Amino acid sequence: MKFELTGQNPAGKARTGKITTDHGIINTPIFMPVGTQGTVKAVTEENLKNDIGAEIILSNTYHLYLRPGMEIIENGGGLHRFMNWDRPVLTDSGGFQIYSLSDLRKMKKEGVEFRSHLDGSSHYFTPEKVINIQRQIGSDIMMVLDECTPWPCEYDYAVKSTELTSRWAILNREAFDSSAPLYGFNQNLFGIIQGSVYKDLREKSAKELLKLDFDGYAIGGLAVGEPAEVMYEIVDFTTDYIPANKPRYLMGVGRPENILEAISRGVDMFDCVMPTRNARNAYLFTSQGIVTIRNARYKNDYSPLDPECGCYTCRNYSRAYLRHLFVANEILGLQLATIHNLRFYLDLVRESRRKIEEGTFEDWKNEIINKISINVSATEEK
RNA sequence: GGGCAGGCGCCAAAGUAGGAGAGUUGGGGCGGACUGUAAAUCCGUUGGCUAAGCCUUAGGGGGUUCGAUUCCCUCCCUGCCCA
Repeated sequence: MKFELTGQNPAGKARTGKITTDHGIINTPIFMPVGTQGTVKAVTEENLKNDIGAEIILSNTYHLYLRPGMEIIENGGGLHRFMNWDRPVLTDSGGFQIYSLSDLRKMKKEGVEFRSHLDGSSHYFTPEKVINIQRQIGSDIMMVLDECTPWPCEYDYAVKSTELTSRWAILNREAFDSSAPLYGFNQNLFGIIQGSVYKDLREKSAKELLKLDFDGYAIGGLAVGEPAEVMYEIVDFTTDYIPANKPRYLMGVGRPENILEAISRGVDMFDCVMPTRNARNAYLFTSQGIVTIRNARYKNDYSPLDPECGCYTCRNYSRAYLRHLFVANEILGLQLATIHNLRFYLDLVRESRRKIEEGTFEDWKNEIINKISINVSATEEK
C-alpha cells in the first residue's frame, strides 16, 4: 500500500491524498460504505460502482467469522470473490462488537470471549486470531483488535482500556508480521488510537502505536454518544500525533456535518452505518436538508428527492413514489433510498476533495453544513 | 320466512359468570430516533374539551341495577345453516 498526499487546504488541516492498493486507488478524503456481513445492505456491486461511486467498502471480522464462517469464505476464494467486489475492502476487527455487544462478551487479558448473538456459542477472539481471520477474509486493510470504550467512560477505566489496546496492538503487529496473505495480493494493517475523551490518554495511545509503524492510524472510541464538540476537539488533538504521511481514519463517523468537520481537522477516511441504516428507515440526506420520506407531506410531491443529485434514484423517481414504497413496505424503497444516501455521502467527500484542491474548503464546508443539517420537514412546517 | 352465532376506538379481534377503565392485543394513520450494523429496526402518539381534571363513548332505542361493554326487551345490521 502506498499513500501520497496530493493537496492541502491553506486554512485548517484538510488534505487530499491517494491510497494505492492491489485492488485499486482510493482517493481521500473518502467515505467507506459499511457492508458488515459481506454486503452493503440493499444494494448491488453494480449500484456501488456505477450509481454510488464507492471506492472501498467495509466489512466485519466478527460477523463474517460467525456466519458464514471462514471455511465458506476461503472456499469462495476470499471475500472479494465471494461477494463479487474487486475494489478495496477494509475489515473491522470486532473491536466495535466489544462495545456494541457488551452484554455478550467477557474481557480477558489476552483477548475477549463472545457468546454468539446467533446461537449462544462461545468464541474467543485474540489479536492473533483476529489477524488470521482477516487473512482468511483477504481484506486490503485489516484493523487491529482493540477495545472501543463507551461514553461516558471513567478515567480509570479509560486508562486500563487504552493500556489493553496498546498491549494488544503489539500482538496484532506480531501476528501480522508472522503471517502471509492467502490470495496473492498485499494486505495492510491499521492501528487504532483509543483514550476516550482524555487528551493525555490519546497522546499516550498515539505515541505507543506509532512505534509499531502501522500502515495507517485510526481514531476509535468516538461518536459513541459524546457531544459533537468533544469529538471534534479530540479529533483535532489526535490528528496532530499521526504523521502526515499516514492515512488517518476516524472510525464510525458519522453524520455529514461530522465528516466535514473531521476532514477540516485532518482526517482522511470515514465509515458509518448512518447512510445505509437511515436510508432503510426513511431518513434521507439531501442538498436541501434532511427528508424523512415517510412524512405525509410528501404524499403528493412529484419532484425528485434531491434536484441537485445525479443518482439513479433522483434521476428516475419522485418523492411521492419513494414515500409510497416506504409506506407500502416495498423492498425497492430500501434500495433506492440506500443508493441515494450513499451517493450523497460519496458526493460529499468528492466535493470536499475538489474544494481542498481549490483551497476553498473551509468556507464551503461552513456553508454546506448550514444547508444540509436542517430538517426539511420541520422547517417547512413553520 | 325460520334457526344459530355475532356487532367494542380508523380496521381486525380479545375480554368481561355486572364493579379498576377512553379501556387489552395486533394492524393502519401520524411523528421521532438511529454514528467502526444483533437494526427493512426501535420508540412515542392516535375521541373531545375551558386539560394534574372534566365530558362523550362499546350497532340504535328502551329497561333492570347503587353501578351495564357485560343482564333483559325491541329494532337494525353481518355471517353460517335450513326452507
